[in-house]
Amino acid sequence: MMTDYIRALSIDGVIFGFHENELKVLLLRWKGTDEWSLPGGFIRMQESVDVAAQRVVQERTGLTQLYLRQFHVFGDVNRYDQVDVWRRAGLSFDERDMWPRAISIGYYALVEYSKVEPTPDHLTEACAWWSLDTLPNLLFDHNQIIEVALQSLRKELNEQPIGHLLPEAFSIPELQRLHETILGHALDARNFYKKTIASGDLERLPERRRGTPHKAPFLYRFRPLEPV
Amino acid sequence: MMTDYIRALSIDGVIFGFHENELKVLLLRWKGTDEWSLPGGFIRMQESVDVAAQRVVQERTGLTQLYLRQFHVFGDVNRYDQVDVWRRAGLSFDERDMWPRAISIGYYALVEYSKVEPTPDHLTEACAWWSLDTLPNLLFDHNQIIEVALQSLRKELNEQPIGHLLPEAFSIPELQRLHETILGHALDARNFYKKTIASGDLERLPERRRGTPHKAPFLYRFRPLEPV
DNA sequence: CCAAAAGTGTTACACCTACACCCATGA
DNA sequence: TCATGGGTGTAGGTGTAACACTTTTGG
Repeated sequence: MMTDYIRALSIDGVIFGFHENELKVLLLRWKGTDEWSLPGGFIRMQESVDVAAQRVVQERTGLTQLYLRQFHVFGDVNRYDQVDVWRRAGLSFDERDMWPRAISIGYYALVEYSKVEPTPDHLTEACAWWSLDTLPNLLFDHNQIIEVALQSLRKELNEQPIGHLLPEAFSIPELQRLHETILGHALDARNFYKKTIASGDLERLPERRRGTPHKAPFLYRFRPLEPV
Repeated sequence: MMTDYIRALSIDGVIFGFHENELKVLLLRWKGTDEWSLPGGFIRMQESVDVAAQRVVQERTGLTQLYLRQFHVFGDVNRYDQVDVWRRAGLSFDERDMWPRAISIGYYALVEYSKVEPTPDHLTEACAWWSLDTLPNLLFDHNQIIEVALQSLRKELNEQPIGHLLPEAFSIPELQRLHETILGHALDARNFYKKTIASGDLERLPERRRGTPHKAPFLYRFRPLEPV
């Protein structure tokens, strides 16, 4: 029931994935249109905001155990041209009244691309990965939201190595390519080695990656958090 | 009219001031009680969230031209013991229904202590500065909100010098004492000089501060932002 | 054996830290 | 003249940035 949800306030989820050296976001195509938007949802009356964000991302990806960060609230009165968006999204005049005002809490999620099963919701008929470099003109102000999410992610990346977009076991050069993609510029391999190893967050696994036509790299994983 | 406001969602404002080498927050005492809380408010239907935060702070301080930062959304289902808070705040059972669910967007403001005219709102009968070191047990989860605000402020301080808690003209040692108070530990005066001057954010004014029983310090102000 | 990627060490520079003395002022 | 706080330079350490060669592997 719609009345079980807090209205006016919603969650928008920027779900980041990493595939073929490209940063991706998961988008939804609205029924009967060629228009795409971020996944989102409302907050249940008896549901914490963080839990609602988990639910939104979980329903689109099938994943539990999410790496989620609240990064910004978007609350401008004129966040986008509502008339234009209603038309593009294929919504009738009645449905329009559902959004007298839209305030969104932005969360970004870092997920492992290959484990995601993209799933549309009841308003949409497709769920797919899009490369950040070739995004279409999205509904609402979702292009801007993605931009702010990316800036927040870059800021976080400068503070600590982040590997949640990779499989559990990965090589240092793979982690480096991830960081380069997020930051948008090349990094020096030797310095990247020293820095990530020195961070103490990684531990080397006994096996190396086999099957590449070149020197077999060591595999690492993020050290499990110390129990407190 | 209450119906002009978005309910369930509210603003909580952590208004920081600096006086006699102590960091202060502006608090409100609820009518007929000895209970204090942060200033807060709802968001009007035709009002941006940032503007609502400005309004909240402006109404309590009389200040325009605010330095305001959105720092976190507090949205847990059980943010605090509601029954306990209703009793302490002196609210009757009927009023209780006004808050079936409370989600707060936290903003902090940095204001010039001496320019503030503390003003209570319609639920409260006193508005006063409290030192961060001697806060009482506040209503709601406001002690935790202040703690998160302080952490965010410290993080911001490590990225750039902040002087909005001081008068426009100030000496470097005054700025240093402000930073020491916020960070909670002493700083080296020589290093602080070099760092703040090197940041390029300050410009030295022609006059020095007079009237102290000691060497007259140079006065500085934050360089006005370059027009883009 | 060859192409391609993995892996490594050294130097230079920037930034932060630690530290001590002289200067200016009002009382 | 003195007590107090303002104002400054230098040296060492740490971390980041720049840079080239050897090693390993599958094909």
